Amino acid sequence: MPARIERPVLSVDVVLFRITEDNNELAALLHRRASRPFAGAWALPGVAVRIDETLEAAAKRALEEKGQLAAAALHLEQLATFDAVYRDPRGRTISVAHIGLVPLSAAGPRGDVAAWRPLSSIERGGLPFDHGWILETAVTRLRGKLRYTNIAARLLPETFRIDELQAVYEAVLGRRLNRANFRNKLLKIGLIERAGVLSEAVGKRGGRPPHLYRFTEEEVGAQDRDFV
Amino acid sequence: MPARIERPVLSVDVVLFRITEDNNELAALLHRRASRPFAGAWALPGVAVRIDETLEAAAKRALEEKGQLAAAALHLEQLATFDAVYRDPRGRTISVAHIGLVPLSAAGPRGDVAAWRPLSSIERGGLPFDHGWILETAVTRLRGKLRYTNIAARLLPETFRIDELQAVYEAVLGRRLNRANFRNKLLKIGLIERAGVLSEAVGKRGGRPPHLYRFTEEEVGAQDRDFV
DNA sequence: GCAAAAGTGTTACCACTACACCCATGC
DNA sequence: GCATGGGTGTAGTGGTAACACTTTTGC
Repeated sequence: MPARIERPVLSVDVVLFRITEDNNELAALLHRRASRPFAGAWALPGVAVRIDETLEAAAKRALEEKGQLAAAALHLEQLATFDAVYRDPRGRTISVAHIGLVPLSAAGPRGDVAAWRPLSSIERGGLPFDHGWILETAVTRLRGKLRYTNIAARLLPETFRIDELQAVYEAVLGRRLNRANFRNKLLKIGLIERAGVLSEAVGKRGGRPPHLYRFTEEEVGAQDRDFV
Repeated sequence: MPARIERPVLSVDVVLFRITEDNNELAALLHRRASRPFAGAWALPGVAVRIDETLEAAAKRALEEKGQLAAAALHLEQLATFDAVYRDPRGRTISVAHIGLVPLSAAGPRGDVAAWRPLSSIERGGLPFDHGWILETAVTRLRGKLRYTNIAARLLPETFRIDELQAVYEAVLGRRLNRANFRNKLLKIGLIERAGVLSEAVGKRGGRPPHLYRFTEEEVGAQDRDFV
């Protein structure tokens, strides 16, 4: 056995995204820190990785323990690993940041130690550690992947109206899209397809009843070209 | 002080790429492992991260200690973090893989414990640990970034002939490109510019002497659109 | 002049944009 | 009918791909 050498601690942090129901903005899950350092501050959920768990398992544990929500089924992917030497005042900690996505329909966090916060309301500089930078990196990545993958599927229920889908794209990209071209392109390249049925008399807002659509591919990332 | 808990060890592995001079293929640096496990096998250079060094510093150390070459100035970027629980038989080790690029002109590895190996000659399944998978991921990432960044600059000297640049693109992408359209597009979008002087009587191969070109942007990643 | 390689121009095609128009429903 | 929102078609524009052509050198 070699002598034990002091090594960095490895942790995971998760940026969990959702679309706000009302104003169609992007929101992230923050939790209120219970202990030092930065006790009381709102931060990204994170935990130290155990010796026998994968990063994805650790990320889901962070969401359950710190984010107070059931994380079993949600979409998680690696973002990047943050390694600044002094990013954690407790000692050397390297963090593998993850992006998570939950559909509108999913249940929110229990209690009040965790909450959805619209991105516009989050002061990046006010987040502890390097979490402001992690959040910024996550938004940039999500925005990029929206343009060439079907990742938006993970922010919506199984079937959806096409205007909901467009709202997701507009919320993430932060700009308006042309309604006609949006639907034409996504249908032509086969990213989405009709789910067959017309939406029944639920949530009528007047006007012609919309079709329902679904994403054609099950897996995220099979695509290769620009959608928007 | 809390009780010490058994945690994963954190390491870095580096996929260092170069273009082969002769046949214009992509090559990676492998080193011959000196100790168990997999003693004698060719593997990616990697080291365990020290408590006071960044990942990039660890990656450069890996290239110097295992790859036997001076790594101070080269281009390094993070690829992804590999976390399979049994990827290392010695015990739980999570590895942050990096991609490195060196220009054609750079010095090769010293000695014979490290060598450039053309990708076509590397049997992915023959690499130890999950290095075959890491290598595959690295090639895919490099191929992707070539299409929307100026990362090719890191595989070439400061100034270069345009046919050299096209050879780099073809080597990485693994397909032939149209000569006329290649030059027209890269010049029109301003990715490269003339370096002013004609190449003097060096390496004449007959025909009209070529201009020299350079990349316009210094930083990698400032670009946003498809080049090829 | 001829060969060879660099560099330029031309044309057809396709994708994207903007916008007008049609369709189906509630009232 | 009229308002409302879903759904479709079209013309203009600009980028891409294929390829022919011109330019500049060595011999």
